[in-house]
Amino acid sequence: MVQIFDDLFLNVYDTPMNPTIKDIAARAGISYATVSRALNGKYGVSRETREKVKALAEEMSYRPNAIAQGLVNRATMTVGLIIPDITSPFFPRLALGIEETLLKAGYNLFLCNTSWNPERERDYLNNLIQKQVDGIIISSIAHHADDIESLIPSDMPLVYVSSYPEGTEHSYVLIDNIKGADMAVTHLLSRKHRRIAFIGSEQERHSLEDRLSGYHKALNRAGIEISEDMVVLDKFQEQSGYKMIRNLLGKGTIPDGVFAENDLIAMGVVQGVRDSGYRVPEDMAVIGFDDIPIASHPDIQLSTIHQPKYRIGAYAAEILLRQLNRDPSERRTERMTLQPELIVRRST
Amino acid sequence: MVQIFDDLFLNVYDTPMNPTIKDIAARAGISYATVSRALNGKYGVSRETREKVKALAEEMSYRPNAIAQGLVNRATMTVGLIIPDITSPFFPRLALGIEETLLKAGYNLFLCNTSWNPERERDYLNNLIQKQVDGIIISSIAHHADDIESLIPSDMPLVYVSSYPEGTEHSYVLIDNIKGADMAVTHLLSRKHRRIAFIGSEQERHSLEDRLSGYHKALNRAGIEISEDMVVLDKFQEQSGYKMIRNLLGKGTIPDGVFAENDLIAMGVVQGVRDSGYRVPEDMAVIGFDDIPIASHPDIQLSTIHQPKYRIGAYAAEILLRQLNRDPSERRTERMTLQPELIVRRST
DNA sequence: TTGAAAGCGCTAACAT
DNA sequence: ATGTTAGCGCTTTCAA
Repeated sequence: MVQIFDDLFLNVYDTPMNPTIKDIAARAGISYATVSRALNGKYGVSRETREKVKALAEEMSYRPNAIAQGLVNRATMTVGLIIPDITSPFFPRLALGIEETLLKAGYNLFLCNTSWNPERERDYLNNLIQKQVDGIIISSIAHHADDIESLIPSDMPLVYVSSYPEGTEHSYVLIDNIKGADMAVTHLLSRKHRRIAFIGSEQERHSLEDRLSGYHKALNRAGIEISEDMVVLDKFQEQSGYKMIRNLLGKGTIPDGVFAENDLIAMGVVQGVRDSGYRVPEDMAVIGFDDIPIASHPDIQLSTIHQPKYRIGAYAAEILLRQLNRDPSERRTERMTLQPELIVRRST
Repeated sequence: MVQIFDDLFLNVYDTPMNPTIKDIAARAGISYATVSRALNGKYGVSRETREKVKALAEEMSYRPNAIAQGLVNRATMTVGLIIPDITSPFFPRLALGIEETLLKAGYNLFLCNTSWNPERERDYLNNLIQKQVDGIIISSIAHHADDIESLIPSDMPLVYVSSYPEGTEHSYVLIDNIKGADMAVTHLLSRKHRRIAFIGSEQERHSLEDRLSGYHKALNRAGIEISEDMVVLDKFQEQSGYKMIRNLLGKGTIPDGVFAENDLIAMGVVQGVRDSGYRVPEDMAVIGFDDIPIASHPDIQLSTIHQPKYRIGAYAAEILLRQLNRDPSERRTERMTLQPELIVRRST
């Protein structure tokens, strides 16, 4: 009776919109455990059954519920990536290297953008953990390891990329910032500039500190005394180089060379210098850091320190994949420091 | 005995690394159902119990397993976003508008980058569905709606952003490409240019088609016959504008104005024109589309059609949120076409 | 106010 | 080769 009644509204073999293995099992007339085995290529299923199940799955356009799989497998095949700025010319290239490397290994990426907001960094971290990602790659803006690692379960694979917090025991991949800065400033010195300013953001990242110490190192080596008013750090992002150099020049501090923390700031500096009536590079040479794509544009031609962004990301992903494939007990910290490259263009 | 033995190694009330509601319940001496109720602010829990549970959860740094919640709630509070190019100056700004809007509403973003690869677009789509996202926003490179909508369950909220495939019934948000192109070409005409070329990629996106028809429209209105060799479409991305204009000029086709599909191509065109010995804008005016940040740089000064990228993203997210809040039956298609804005700079 | 129990979709151990 | 069952962590009836 019930059977007949049901048939009035719904074909017994009708395909639900989002079929589960139970629906397939019902149509195949077998148990749903067998369907699971057949679909996952496990042993102990006859060729005949396996093919029938696969055909049915195809026909019903079955897609496994990854959330349910994640719950039982205790693995989501998903990695979280946290970066400070998705609109910058720098981080998305890191992200691309990471994404493509993970994709090849069958992992997916949860990409999170904090817009340089430490609170959002913490929120996203919590979120990724709740979402049960298998590992995390982060270009953190936290200063101390504790700031963020206290949020992260100790068995969660974690790799820092492009910067890392003070005191961490975890893996990281980044450029040799000290050496890069040293190269930049040494290049300025080789061009006979002596009064060299450092202009940077006020993000207290390790990368900034290192670039500053590379700056000091190069000047020390040349026996040049460092004057504190030659170091300008400000909160602004992006076009801030303009304001900072204008400010500096306005105060009567006239450098003959500027090393900027990154290319975006350097481009602002170049404009500020020009708008103040000086010539680049004749009166003031300017060098940046990163080698973003626009730096090589014929009308920009910014000298800079090159970072292999895609590769940095790819390496970070490879390290994470290695952690993912190991038992928690035998995971080792892996740290890579890549060599920077001096690119001389028209601004120096 | 067993109790005592256990105590040698593990306090009975020890906190596991990733505690569950059961662990909290054990320590509180209540059932885990009550813990769930307490934590989720449901009615029917005494103030006392609720506070005890919350304190315990805090102390044990409990974080709900979102995967398990997703399974039972049939909602993941996660939205998928698919864009073709994460390294472009355009899409990340869309993504930012989307991300921040969704974040305010408590949703998370799964950001996927296809690198203009249709196969990866399909793969990611399948993936997002398996991951049980609650909705999808996509800047699709598919030409026909069927190409991708056949993959998507019909009850899945879907919003196209910045481009949409032929024949879709779904919502979208984009700039008025026809009008924008019309404005660009009309601007060129107002500068007394008559031989106006169109240079674009070969991505068969609706946005390209519309920009082409805007180009035709403006020329028709001016009574100018369109010569097919003035329309150049090529496969290359980014710096391709350079090759395309050099090719065109090499064949002896000398336009006096160029409308490029986007700013990146336009910048390549400007270089190509200059390297061929012509002046911009005197011999050849060039206008782009998008108004990417670098277009306004003092050394670039590219005329273009402005798109409010962040807002386009934000609107798309708002539409999706509205769908998410409605029953499937009462979801209506919402389509927004934003007005473009002509930005005249030095290249025209 | 609280507990017991079912079930979300799936995998895997244990039976048969 | 296949079926039965437990259980992943959680929410939500239904009882008490």
